[in-house]
Amino acid sequence: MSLEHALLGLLSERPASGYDLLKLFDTSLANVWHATQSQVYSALIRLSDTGMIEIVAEGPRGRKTYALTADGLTELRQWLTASSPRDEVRNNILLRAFFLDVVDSDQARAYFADVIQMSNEGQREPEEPSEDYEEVCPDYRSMVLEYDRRLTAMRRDWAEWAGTQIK
Amino acid sequence: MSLEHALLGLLSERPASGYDLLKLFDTSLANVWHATQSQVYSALIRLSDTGMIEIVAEGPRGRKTYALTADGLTELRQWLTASSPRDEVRNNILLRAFFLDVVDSDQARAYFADVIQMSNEGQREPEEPSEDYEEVCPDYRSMVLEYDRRLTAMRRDWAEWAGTQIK
DNA sequence: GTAAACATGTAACAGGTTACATGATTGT
DNA sequence: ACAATCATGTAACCTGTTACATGTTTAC
Repeated sequence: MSLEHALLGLLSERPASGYDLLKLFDTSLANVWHATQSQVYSALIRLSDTGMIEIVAEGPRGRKTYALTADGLTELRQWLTASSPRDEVRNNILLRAFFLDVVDSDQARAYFADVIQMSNEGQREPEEPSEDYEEVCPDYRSMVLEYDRRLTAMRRDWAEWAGTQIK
Repeated sequence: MSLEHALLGLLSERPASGYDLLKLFDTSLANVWHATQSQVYSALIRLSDTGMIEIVAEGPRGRKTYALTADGLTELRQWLTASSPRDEVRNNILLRAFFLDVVDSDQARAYFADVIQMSNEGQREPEEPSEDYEEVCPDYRSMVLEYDRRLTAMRRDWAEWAGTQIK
């Protein structure tokens, strides 16, 4: 249940509403984990029902601010340490590349060009840590950004190499 | 519907049964796309119902050999060329790394050690192309293997670097 | 006043996982 | 005879997507 753990993780930093959390998925976690609006709101209700989080404030327009509970923090720590992560392989880009021999060389080359373009565009500006963000000594957020930079570069180089291999 | 397209792709190479296809997901596509037994068999029925594939032979133990139809090949080509692939971000490894500040430094270091170990283990032997495999000029299969090698190396280097950043 | 942003909720459907269920064939 | 492998099918459940539905507040 990674989506729920992602929510617990985000709330471990500070309390937030569903709306806030949704924005965090599109910014901080944009290259890490995806979630839809529908998913976030229903997960918050579930997490609230099981006591992992609680409503700590209500604001205008029905806004509900949630905070992590002690149980929620325990669960988050458990998830982070309990088992080794496994790489869930479902790579759309590679899947297509795998079957490129059913199209002609020009179309295959065009495909790798698309991958290169995607890699060049996809590079987001590293966000400055916000003022109210308390700097923790080992900066795991920037380690994730660094992974992203390396992945993007790797993918671009690979697609360039692959493009030249055709014919 | 990438799962169904993966099946069309595999069948474009040669006819196969559900059982055969399942093994291909665990070998050729092990680092590309994951599928369960349950999924494969029901997808084959759907694809057969919509005329993308057809039963070309029946063997012992109820074995059914499926082959791609002309419509199926058209659909496969369509999928490969129609739209740019988008990177679907759901990276379990990164998600955990992102929240490592809720555990202590030793546990965080252990996490990166796990990632390194996983990367070292995960490296599968590149399979020799089988005898009856007709060599196509640009070898897209080996391009996918190359991507994998680069990804594994990148991830190992990143985890090593990240581990040293702690404290 | 009105558009943009804020803010939530739910229903229908598609895709994926786990577990159960069954049986035939091959090799030793 | 027995185990391993071959071979398929289905039901319950969980996760994720798309679309609909509603209303408030802020800024211009």
